[in-house]
Amino acid sequence: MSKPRYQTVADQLRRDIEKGRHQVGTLLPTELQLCAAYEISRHTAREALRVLIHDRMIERKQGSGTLVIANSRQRFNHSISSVQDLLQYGANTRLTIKHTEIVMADDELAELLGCEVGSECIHLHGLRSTQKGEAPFCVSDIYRIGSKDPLSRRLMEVSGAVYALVEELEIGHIGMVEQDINAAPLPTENALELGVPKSSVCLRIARRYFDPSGKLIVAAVNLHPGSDFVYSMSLKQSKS
Amino acid sequence: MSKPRYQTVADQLRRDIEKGRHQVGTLLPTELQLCAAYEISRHTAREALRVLIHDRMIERKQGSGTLVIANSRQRFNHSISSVQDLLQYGANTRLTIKHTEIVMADDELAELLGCEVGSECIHLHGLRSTQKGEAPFCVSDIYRIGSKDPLSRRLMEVSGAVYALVEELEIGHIGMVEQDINAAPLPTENALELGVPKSSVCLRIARRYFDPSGKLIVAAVNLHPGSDFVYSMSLKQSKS
DNA sequence: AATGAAAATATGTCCGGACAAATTTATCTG
DNA sequence: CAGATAAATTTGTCCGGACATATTTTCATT
Repeated sequence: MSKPRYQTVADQLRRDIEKGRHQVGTLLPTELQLCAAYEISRHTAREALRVLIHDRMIERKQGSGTLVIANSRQRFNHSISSVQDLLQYGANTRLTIKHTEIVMADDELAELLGCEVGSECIHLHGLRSTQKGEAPFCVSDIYRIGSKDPLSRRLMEVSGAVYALVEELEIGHIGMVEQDINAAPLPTENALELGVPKSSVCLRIARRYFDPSGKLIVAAVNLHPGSDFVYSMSLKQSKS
Repeated sequence: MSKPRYQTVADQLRRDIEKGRHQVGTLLPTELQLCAAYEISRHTAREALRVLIHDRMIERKQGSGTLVIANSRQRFNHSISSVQDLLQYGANTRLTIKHTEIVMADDELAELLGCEVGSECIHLHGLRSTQKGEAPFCVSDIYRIGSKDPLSRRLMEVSGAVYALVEELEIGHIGMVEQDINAAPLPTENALELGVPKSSVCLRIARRYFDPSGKLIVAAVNLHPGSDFVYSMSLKQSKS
């Protein structure tokens, strides 16, 4: 029922890193200091640190110490997997919401959101760029069932915001991400928005974000003109 | 200098699994049995098993035991990451080589292989299906610099083979996989091969396989008709 | 001040033991 | 035989200690 002690310590350390009490690039307290601080054995301290290693928040080096290499925000981008990392457009892309509306789900949207056709949904339409002010490389549409619940209201409010939605929403409690990738013709209106030829093909990435209980939070569809953007990912196998 | 003992035990267990002495789907010896067999403490046995967990070769469950979930061959498909896993068409797709030829690298191919334009390369062209005999869902082109070295000769020989190239080549020593994903129009001849409409867009995945020293082994380009095939991946975040 | 050896520090490996928690197996009961 | 209960099994958590190995710091020497 109750959490293991090493997990409690790991959670606390994670919070400390998130809150900036341990900055990226600095060293965490040593094992023995953790033992004293939390009144645990060295083995338990090591287990706790192992959790953070697995989350790619720290790196350890014999004789040197325990280095903080990421905080939670970066973790959202990096720790699912190195592929997901890159599929999420790198850590530093910007989403500019162009308009927000309430829509009734058609067939396609109903399938994406897993709801009834005709359900009331909110729809955010935006453009994504690598940096604030730079030319957008991707059209991004975000959908959510319902318009009256608190999260939907907050989503409607960020209309026009120039920073990543993820940042605004602080959705650190995501449990699962489902992702479909396929190719599609780029709709004319989106081609005009992005300034690419009308008949371009595009890479379509549809993502569904679920909370830990399995309930869908939002769905997002991103369209990338195929010839102009390439997803590149490098994976290194663990050497035996 | 010398390997830690848990590493030695992990290596031995890995070999046992690879050689089939411990089949996938069966249980590994219990911790206490490993302690007795290798004359190690339980802690060391657990460390050894942790290595194999990290390699995704085993899964452990309290009260139940240690299940073998993959051998080395499957590891090539599964252990890079769960996304890569799915991007590699699952574990059980079949590649049928339709023809083999020696070509001179044009601009595009030279970039893909990182070689000079005009270099002599081998080119295998094939179709990929989920099972032997089933309708193909993807066009697959494999390239390699040079035609006279042993690996190229072997590659030429598998022409017409109906099993996965990876299986034939036993390339278990891959160090890195680079992967580009974009969208492209599907060439007419490929559309005819796959029996899809001529003007279909397609998902293009170009992969480069390197050996541990960083030398490129082969490059592969796969084209998927966009409307007919969807890459779907589910990722579960580690719960905090 | 620069060098090099020694000491201190920090993580890595390995052992022993004990109890907890989850699962499976055996046993008892109706 | 079916179902509940108890026992055995197996992994998980946690403690204590010891020494090894890599790195950093200190300090004496030149």
